[in-house]
Amino acid sequence: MSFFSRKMDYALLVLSHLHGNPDGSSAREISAKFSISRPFLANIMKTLCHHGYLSSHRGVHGGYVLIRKPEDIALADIMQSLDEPFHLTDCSKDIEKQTCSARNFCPIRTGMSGVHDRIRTILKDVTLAEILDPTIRPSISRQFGLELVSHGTHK
Amino acid sequence: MSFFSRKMDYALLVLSHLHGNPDGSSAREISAKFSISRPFLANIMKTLCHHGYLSSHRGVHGGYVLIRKPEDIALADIMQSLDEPFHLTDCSKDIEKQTCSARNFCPIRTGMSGVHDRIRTILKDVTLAEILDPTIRPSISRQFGLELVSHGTHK
DNA sequence: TTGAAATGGTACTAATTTAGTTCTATTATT
DNA sequence: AATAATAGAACTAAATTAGTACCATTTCAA
Ligand code: FES
Ligand code: FES
Repeated sequence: MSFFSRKMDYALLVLSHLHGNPDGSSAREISAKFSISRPFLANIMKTLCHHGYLSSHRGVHGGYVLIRKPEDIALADIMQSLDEPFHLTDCSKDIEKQTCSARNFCPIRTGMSGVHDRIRTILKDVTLAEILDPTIRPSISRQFGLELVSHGTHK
Repeated sequence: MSFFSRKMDYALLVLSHLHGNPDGSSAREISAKFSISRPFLANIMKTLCHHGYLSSHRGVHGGYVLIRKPEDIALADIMQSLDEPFHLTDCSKDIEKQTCSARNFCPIRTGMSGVHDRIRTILKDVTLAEILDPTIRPSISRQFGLELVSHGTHK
């Protein structure tokens, strides 16, 4: 399975398309452009609207408009709105409920938590703005609260 | 769904346990210790053996022994052996096959590829050794081929 | 005022993947 | 000979994801 669900992927296409069309667009248009099932995409757009990414307008010339700034939309946000918050393992859910049978002697608990944080940092840091224009990358220097100096091998 | 499958999670427990038991251990012991279904765990251990992580010994006092160094086992390796290689979206598989209908005008293709690389870098960089002892972290400075200087907020 | 095109909301079904089981064979020890 | 282990393959069940369907409501325009 993929890391991002199709809903997630389609949502990014929707948000990208709407960013390029400030006057808005309908589910019909977007599903046609990207060859995505219309009812499925419509459901996703309902959800995005519900979570405050889009405003909607009904009727013959209705549709959706992007109302949040791309730089304020992190991948982690979309993920949480559409599917569920990111977590590394089943156990990381269990740990909060303290039901994991291994929790008191788990040899990988701390280490995994570090990996979890590193991936989550990326998801919280990368925004729609960066997806649309990867040359921006405001994120990398914030990623660990560290200063970065290029070595030159990094083109 | 979780980022790591249960197979992946259990495999890490197995590898960790075997690292702490250089004389080896059986599926029965490990399944009992962590309260994991024995036949399921046995399948996972067969796979790990098959992929060269473990050596096996049949018979009454048989079992498995870890034969690869923890610092040579990256998360990405285990993932590939047990499930499939990491990929961000369904589309990233399609792109290789060039079947994605949006591939020629996709607004997120380049940006997503960047995110893909950043996550994959973590998975290739974090090893079992780091999972077992998170204070090691040889990885972070290699992560982007960059020099890192702490700001002080990073404890 | 009627019809078409849009969203709103909910429930349902189908497809796929993951998780787990079962069975039989083989090997090694006691 | 009995027992405890791995080897390998096939199978089943549970859960998740992907996608449909239905009906209601709103808006616009002919
Ligand atoms: S597997 Fe649950 S705490 Fe580690
Ligand atoms: S969704 Fe396939 S190339 Fe972007």
